[in-house]
Amino acid sequence: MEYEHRDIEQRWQATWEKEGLYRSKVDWSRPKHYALTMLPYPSGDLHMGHWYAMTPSDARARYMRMKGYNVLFPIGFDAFGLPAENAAVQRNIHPAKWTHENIDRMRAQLRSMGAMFDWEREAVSCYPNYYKWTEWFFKKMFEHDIAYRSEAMVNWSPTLQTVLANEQVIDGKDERTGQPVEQRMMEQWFFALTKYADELLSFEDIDWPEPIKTMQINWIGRSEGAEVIFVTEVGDEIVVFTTRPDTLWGATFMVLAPEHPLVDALTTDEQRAAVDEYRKAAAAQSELERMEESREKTGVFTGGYAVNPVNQERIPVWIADYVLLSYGTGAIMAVPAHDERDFEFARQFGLQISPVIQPAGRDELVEPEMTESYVGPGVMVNSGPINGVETTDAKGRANPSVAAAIDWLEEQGAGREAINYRVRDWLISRQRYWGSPIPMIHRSDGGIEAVADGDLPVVLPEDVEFTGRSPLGETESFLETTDSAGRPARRESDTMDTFMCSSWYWFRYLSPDYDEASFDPQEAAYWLPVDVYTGGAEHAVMHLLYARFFVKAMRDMGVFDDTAAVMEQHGRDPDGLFDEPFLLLRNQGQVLGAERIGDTVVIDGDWDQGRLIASSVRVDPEAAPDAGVVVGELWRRTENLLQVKTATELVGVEVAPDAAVEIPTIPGSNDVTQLKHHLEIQRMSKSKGNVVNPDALVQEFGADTVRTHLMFAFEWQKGGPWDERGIAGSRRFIEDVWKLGTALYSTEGVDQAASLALLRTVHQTIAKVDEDLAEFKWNTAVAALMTLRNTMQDALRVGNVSPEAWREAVETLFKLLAPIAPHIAEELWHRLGHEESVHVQAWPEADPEIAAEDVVTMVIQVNGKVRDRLDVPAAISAEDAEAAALAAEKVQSWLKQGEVRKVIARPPKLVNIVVS
RNA sequence: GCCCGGAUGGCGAAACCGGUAGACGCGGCGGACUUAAAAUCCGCUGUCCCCAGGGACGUGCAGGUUCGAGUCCUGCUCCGGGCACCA
Repeated sequence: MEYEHRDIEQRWQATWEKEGLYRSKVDWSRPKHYALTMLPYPSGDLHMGHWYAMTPSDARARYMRMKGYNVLFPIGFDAFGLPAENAAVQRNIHPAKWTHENIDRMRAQLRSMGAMFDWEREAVSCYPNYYKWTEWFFKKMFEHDIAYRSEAMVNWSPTLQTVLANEQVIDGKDERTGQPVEQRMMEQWFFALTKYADELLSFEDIDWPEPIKTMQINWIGRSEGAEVIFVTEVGDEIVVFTTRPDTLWGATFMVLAPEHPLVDALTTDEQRAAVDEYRKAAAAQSELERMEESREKTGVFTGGYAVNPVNQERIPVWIADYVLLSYGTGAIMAVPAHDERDFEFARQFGLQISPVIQPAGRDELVEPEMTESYVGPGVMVNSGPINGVETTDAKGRANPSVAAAIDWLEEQGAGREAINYRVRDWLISRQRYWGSPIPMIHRSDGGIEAVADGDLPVVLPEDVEFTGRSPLGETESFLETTDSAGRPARRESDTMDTFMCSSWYWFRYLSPDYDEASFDPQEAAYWLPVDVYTGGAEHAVMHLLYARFFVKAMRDMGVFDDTAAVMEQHGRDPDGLFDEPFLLLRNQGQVLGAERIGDTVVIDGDWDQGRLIASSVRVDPEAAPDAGVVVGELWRRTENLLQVKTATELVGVEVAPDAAVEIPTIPGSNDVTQLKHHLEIQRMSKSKGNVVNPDALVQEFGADTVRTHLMFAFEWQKGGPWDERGIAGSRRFIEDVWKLGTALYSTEGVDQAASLALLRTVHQTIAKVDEDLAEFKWNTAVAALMTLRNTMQDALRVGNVSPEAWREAVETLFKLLAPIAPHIAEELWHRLGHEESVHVQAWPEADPEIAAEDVVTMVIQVNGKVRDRLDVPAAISAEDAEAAALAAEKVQSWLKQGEVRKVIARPPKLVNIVVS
């Protein structure tokens, strides 16, 4: 009987749908499990990344279901965003139409996965019944002073014609298009994310990957120190944040950001021209240009002075672009003796350097001899009240000198302990069309008010023109409105960052049609919080940070109060359940395209029968075309064979054993194997156009095979380049399962031992697969199933196990395979005569007694080296093991080499005999 | 510069608490079947030495702890990622 994946998969998908197998309902009598996979953006087609992310999530959800949990595994679409608007501009398709068409196509593709999505809970963020609540959340935030409007320096993307959040700008470029952004002063809507900075730093009750936690911690960037007030000679106060208040006595000048508001007042007439010029130059530079510049310090003296509050010294105030307005207070006290940047600046402009730390175990610092700042530990000197206090490498109050300085400053009223964060409030306005409108009204008297609840949602007007700029600001019929008092007013024309929509979508899944609130407390009380969340790590400081912030804000705004009440009715303690959205997070890696171009290599050597025998291989990206016998791109390497693509042909090169290999980026002696790394580095670069289309693979091999292969071929958290040859092995496995499931099993003389041996493997496999699926180790789970396949094939060939044992093996195989390859498991399960779905069966339990080996291979080592192996009973005693080892034939000659000093017996696996 | 993660065959990868390194698969080689090829089946496949029995070496590098180290400790190298004139 042939395995026809197309027929089987389509048939079962239709049946499951018809029977509502994956509908999930609240059932307080059963334990719940909310499994969530990151919702896709409807970009047009499902790609390999979606499959790689979602099919293991689905397998995990199915596994949990078979383990007895009532599982919710929903899906939806993050449907607002720029690509839809770009399509409108480029191809004259309305964003709504483009989006809906893509969603339709992707729904079909998602169904082809055979995932247990509960489609009745689907939520789509661009539907009015969804974004009504996105707007409602904004309004709620506004009422609670979490949303506010403010003028600030923001990132403006000329390419996208909108502002962007800090999280969406990487190295001065927009993270999606890679185009540079500019800094502009603009009035925009913000969410007060920084209010939650400290709480966001704690990951105490959640199980998240270390790298994600670190990224969020880095991004939030908490620094402990003090705020110190300096007074200028014209009487203004300059507030400075410093992590080293202990070095205040060494502060010999101040530096303000060029844009700092006090610069004007400070600047003297003599310096005004120079200051204005510097400020103009700084303003003209983009963030990107500032970063690309060499780190040579530039700056201008304002002519003004301030007083150092600790010693009343008069110190000059400069401006320089190494001080950023966006960090801290935009002003610093400069301590050149103990800060690298300040030191450089002082040397550049001949400013005073006053050491205040006596380095531990070193000579006294003498200013003219210093060639660099001293940042190590020591003892405070020339520092008045804190003289003699020890200073260490510790941060904040943990450093005795810092603690002493803070105490003294607070006593004197010259400063106070302070904490500064790198993270900024979340800028959520976007000057774009295809997003959720901001439900605010600008009154004619200059005030701002929210749209009344009854008028939500503010619906996006459909009949607008797309030119590349947001049409909302030019659509009078949209803008014209009245305020709550009935006076003429204007609507806010900006829309919200689409990350806003995805910051609460898993709540909407609970009740996508619910009309009275953003979610139904009856559903939420049962399902919340999300137990397992899976998706890409690229969202570390965007979606995953925003989502945490959002839930904490929702909690504080009382959004969960009704839910908590329902929980209590059912005897569930709501305490702490609304602090974090996702209890456990796992990230998959990325599947990369296979094709890539390697670096240029220069090869010298001699030709031998059409092949070049290389005497030297050198990696040199800038080599001239005639630099060697062969010069070209490194294309492939297998052992010492290279393929090099020159301008005209693909040349085979054999690298001689004594050939010189030179790879500039890898110092020391190189060899051929290191060229491998070189190829991989190239491969990892984000090159376009190497997309593997999952639809074609599903057509050819079937969803079950694609699912299995994606789970088997990579370490899931790591990912890697796609190798199309490997999938054959997974297909073979699926076909072998088919053959095992459809084979006519006949016995020729049942062998009790063979039956027990088969069942032993079966139960070992249960234990292994169970453990691996629990821990997201798909590849070893599949490997264990393949091992079971091998054992069963042998048993089938010999035909000597009992029909009962065979039946148990086959049924167990199908159940264990069901989460991974749901269609074939279901088909074969039914062919065994079962009426009920395999997916509602109880997960098999491993019987440790059946799984236990009775005979074990015991390793016998002499001085730690394996010298013999013996088959021994698993229950062997230490004495017997030792005796057997000493008597083992192959160890005798080794024992003669000295006296037996010691025998370490670890029965039944190992005995080590120490001889000397 | 600071902070995370990593490095194991030709390739993707396994390895519980320190106890047989390389499970499982891909690829390769040899064989069977076939007119032939594909598919399928069987065997071999870390490197080196050896007629064989067997031996030596081997988890990025250098040390250390231990009867025993891929695993623990110290110091490095390289790769990937995050943050970065961050005060």
